Amino acid sequence: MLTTRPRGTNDVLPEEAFRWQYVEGVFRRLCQDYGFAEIRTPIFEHTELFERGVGEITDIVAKEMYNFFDRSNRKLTLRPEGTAAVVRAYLESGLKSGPHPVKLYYLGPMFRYDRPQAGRYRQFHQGGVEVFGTDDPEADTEVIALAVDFYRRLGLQNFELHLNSIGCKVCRPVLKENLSSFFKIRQKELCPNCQERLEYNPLRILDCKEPKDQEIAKGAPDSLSCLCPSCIAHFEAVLGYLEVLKIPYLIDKQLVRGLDYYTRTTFEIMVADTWAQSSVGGGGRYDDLVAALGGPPTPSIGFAVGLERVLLTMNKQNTPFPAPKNLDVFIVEADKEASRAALELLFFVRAQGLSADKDFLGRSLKAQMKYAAKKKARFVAILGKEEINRQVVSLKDLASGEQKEIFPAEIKEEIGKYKKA
RNA sequence: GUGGGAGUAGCUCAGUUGGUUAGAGCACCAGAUUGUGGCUCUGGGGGUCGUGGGUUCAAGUCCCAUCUUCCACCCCA
Repeated sequence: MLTTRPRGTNDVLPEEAFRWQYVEGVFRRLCQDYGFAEIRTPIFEHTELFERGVGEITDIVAKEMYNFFDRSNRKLTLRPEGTAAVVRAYLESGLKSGPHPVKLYYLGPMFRYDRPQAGRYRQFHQGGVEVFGTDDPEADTEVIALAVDFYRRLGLQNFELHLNSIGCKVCRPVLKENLSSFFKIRQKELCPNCQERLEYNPLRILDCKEPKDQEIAKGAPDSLSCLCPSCIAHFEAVLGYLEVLKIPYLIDKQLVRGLDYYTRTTFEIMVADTWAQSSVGGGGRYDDLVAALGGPPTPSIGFAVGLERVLLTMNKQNTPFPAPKNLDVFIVEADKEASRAALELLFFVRAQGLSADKDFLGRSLKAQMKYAAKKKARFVAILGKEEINRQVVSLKDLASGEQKEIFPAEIKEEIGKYKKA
């Protein structure tokens, strides 16, 4: 093989592409229904944006970014996530001066240099939403409800909404301080990874999967107990609204999330019984990120869904997809004399809004019929000397096998009967 | 970055203790007398056995390296 695709990337072949279109369509429709407008940002950005936005000590920045220099020696990075770029665009454009809150959604490829495995690829796709300019708990609920609605609309089974609050810049330092003093006592018992985590982000020890560390962490001060009064009020308000909307949730004190910019509400949607990557989407509030990137203080919240993981889960759960739209009619030329008329007929029916195709290999009538059936055409319109002499076409319904002669002008009406049914 | 499984036709795989021109099913193409698909039958095309080295008279088969893939860890979508 002369070329193969780069590691961790995938070709989406026609059969699968149909499923992608469906899932993307559901996501777009959902966002529109919730009052979000699409934003499209570049696929690469200045490296610094992610270093400062996502956080230098995160794994994403430390070891997973696709960095490169362009011909003018600019340091650039293929985007590893969506939020930083959307914040950048929001600040760079007039959006920041427009009516608030600003509600945006995006859909597209992201890149992380990771070892590929089930549900994890170097080029993967996310759909996401961001709400800028409000710290109202209703905005949190809005974003969480949108996330849950997405999985519901797709018909996903057994997903759980995990919720936590990790505090704001007032109470998070308190939590971090409490956690590090708690873990320092038993520092030597922690796994090597967590001993490092203790240095830069003790929060992460909470979701370590080492059984020993989990045992130790059981008695740790949890994030909720350290929240300041306003963060408690915020969190309780979010929970209250979720109850109003009858959205079931699980409070998950272990839920920390890997990106540095999160504050207060964090949430993740998990699907049980799939594979190691049970998270199909997640998000949270990031009240300090806009300011950290040079903008005015702008409380904000967002969410992102991993489309590969959703598709994988749907396939695993045998979630029904709508039937692909097949070809309405396939034009068959019964003999060479009919070729000009067949070509005219092909474009005539297309102009009437029907999907239509014909053979381009000069094959026998029989082979054309076979090809039409394989292409899953619903009807076949046969045109030969006999039809041309009488100014008609033979229209055959491939599902029932019935065939009748009609005038070309009647094709649309004839096929329309079936389309309605 | 770490660990384990796997790479033979487009797909799923077989290939005996190394031994002639590497097979099957499905898929693809064509035919089964006059202008008609799905079923059946017949025939055909298609493989540098992932790639590169090595051992041997001889390698799909043994050894090494490398790439890719699958699964897990770290982490995340």
